[in-house]
Amino acid sequence: MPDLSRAAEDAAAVNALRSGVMRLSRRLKHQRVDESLSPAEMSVLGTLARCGSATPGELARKEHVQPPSMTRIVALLETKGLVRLEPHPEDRRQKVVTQTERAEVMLEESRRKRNAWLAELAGGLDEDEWATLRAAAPVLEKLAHL
Amino acid sequence: MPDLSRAAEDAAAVNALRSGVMRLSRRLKHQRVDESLSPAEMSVLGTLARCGSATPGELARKEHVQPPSMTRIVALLETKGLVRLEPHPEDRRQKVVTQTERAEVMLEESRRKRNAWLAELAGGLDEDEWATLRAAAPVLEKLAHL
DNA sequence: TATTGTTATACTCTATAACTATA
DNA sequence: TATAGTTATAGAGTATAACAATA
Repeated sequence: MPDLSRAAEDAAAVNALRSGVMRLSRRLKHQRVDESLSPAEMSVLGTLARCGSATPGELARKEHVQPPSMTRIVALLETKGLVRLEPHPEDRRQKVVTQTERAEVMLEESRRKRNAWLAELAGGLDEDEWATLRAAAPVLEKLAHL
Repeated sequence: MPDLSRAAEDAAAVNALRSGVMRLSRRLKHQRVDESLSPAEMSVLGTLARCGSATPGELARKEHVQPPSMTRIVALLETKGLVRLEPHPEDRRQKVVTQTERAEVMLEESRRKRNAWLAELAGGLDEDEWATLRAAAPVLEKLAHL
């Protein structure tokens, strides 16, 4: 638990954090490496790559979107042949969403492009700044999940 | 300039960064402390608090949005009495956007609420993680501006 | 009766294109 | 002719509410 007696410092930090996250997310939306996939779709594929497979409800909770939104996202991914929907073995209300092999190939390809884009953007950072950001990336993910 | 021979590490970091930024931005949109202000409006007020005043065009460039979007954002802020629009002293095509006193009061109030929200969320982080995030906040902002 | 997922609908935010006024 | 800002319009993404099927 952070020491919140340093309220002023924390307030400045959270200000910068919020502002930076919002602005960066806006740029990420537009400078995305794969034109055919929205950030939300990309994020779901990333989650599936980590988890293996999940139900739409689980995905909605993990991605912090409402179930109807996840229905739409999963449907789009299925149309593009990137996920497969199968009946749940124990509960016939639920479905199981699984990543296809095509998604794995696409993610690998996308990873290469992303590095190129990152290299260009990170060219404006010095080594220390980049190290700071690399250390913060997993914490940011954790924070987003809390 | 980062050493990009560590491509695999960098790829993992940017993955986590992108994913974390997108998810966190989605949560920030909904868990915002002031219900009457969108994240974009909030961000513009933050910029104005730092810069003093600016023209709509300058704000659009700084926030990485197109001019028509900034027109709308500024109009909403004016409706809420948070900014004032004045004619530019030298160029009659331009306008000058200035923060009102009401905005300053609101920002101060908002800062308190934000701390409360942050304290709750940050409760799930340990001291090191929080320190990492605090160090990364300004770098994130810089990255968003590059 | 509660829960999972879907359908129907509306809202918010942003962008592009076309326009006005000024430089 | 170029630039600052606005208006009109369209598109993407998400949410809420109502509904169907299953537990």
